[in-house]
Amino acid sequence: MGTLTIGQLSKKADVNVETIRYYERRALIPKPRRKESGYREYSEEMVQRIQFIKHAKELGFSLKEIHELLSLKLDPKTSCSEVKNRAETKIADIEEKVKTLQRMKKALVKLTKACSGKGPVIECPILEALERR
Amino acid sequence: MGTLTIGQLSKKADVNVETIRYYERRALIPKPRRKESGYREYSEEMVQRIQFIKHAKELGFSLKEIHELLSLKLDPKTSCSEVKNRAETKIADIEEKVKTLQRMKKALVKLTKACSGKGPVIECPILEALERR
DNA sequence: CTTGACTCTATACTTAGGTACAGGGTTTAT
DNA sequence: ATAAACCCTGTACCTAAGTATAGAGTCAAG
Repeated sequence: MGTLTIGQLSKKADVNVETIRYYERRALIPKPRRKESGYREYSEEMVQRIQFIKHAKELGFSLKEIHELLSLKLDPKTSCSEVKNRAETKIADIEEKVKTLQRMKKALVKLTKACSGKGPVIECPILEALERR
Repeated sequence: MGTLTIGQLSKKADVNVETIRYYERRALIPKPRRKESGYREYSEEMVQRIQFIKHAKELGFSLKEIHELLSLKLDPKTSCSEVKNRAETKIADIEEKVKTLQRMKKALVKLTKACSGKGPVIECPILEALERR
C-alpha cells in the first residue's frame, strides 16, 4: 500500500536500479526512509519524480540543470518566470547546436560535391581538403 | 632543418603537447623517430597530419572515425568512393542530430508558450508537464 | 656550472551519466 | 529449510577526448 522497494520503483519508472541509487547520490531524489533491514522505502510520488527527470533529460537538460529545476520547484519564493527562463535558455542552446551542425553539414556537402567518387584515394579531394584548408 | 621537437610541433599545429602524445597512443599519428636522448623527432609533415585531425574533428568526426579515415588514406587499394561514403554517412548522422534537436526545441517552445511567466512556481505549467506527460 | 625550460614515462584525474561487480544480508516461494 | 531473488555498501569500470601531475632526465643560455 503505497510503499515501494527500489526494485519496484525501478520497474514502475522504467529505470535501472543502479540509476536510482545514482540519482540519490546526485541528490536528484531525496534520501528515502529505510526499513528495519536497511532496504529503501519509496512512496508512489517517486515514480513521478523520476518521470520528471526522464522527461527533462529528453528535452536536453543535464542532470545538473535538472537539479536546479527541482530546487526551484521546492523553493516557494521562486516564481514561474524563473522556470520559463531556464526553458528559454535551453531553447537558445539548442538553436546554437543546430547552427553548428548545419555549418558542419554544409562543409561536408561541399566536400562530397567536389568528389566524383572515382579514382584512387590518393587523389581524393575530401582528404586533400582536410589536410590543407 | 625540417625536424621538430614535440613542443615546436605543438606550437606550429596549435595543440597541446599532451594531446600529441595522446594521438600517438591512439595511433592517429605514427610513432616518431627518437633522438639519442629519447626525445621525439617530427618532420614538418606532421603539422599537416595534425591539421587533418583538427579539421575532421571540426566536421564532427570522432577520433575513431578519423583513425579509419587515415587508414583508408594509407591503403592504396581503397578508392575515393570509400571516403565519399564516410562523408555521406556523417552528413546523415548530422541530419539525424538536427532532427532530434528540433523535436526537443518544439516541445520546449510549446511548454514556454503555455507558461505566462507569472505566478508561483507551484502552478508552473512547465514543471507540471514534466511530471505528468 | 647552474638555472630554467624542455622532454620523458606512467599514472591519475576530468566531465557526464551511468553500469558492473564483490561480498555480504534479507525476503519470499516452495 | 533452503534456494532464488532481492537488497545493501563500496568500489571499479565504461566512453570520449583529453589534461594534469610526479619524478626523472636533457638541453641551452648566461
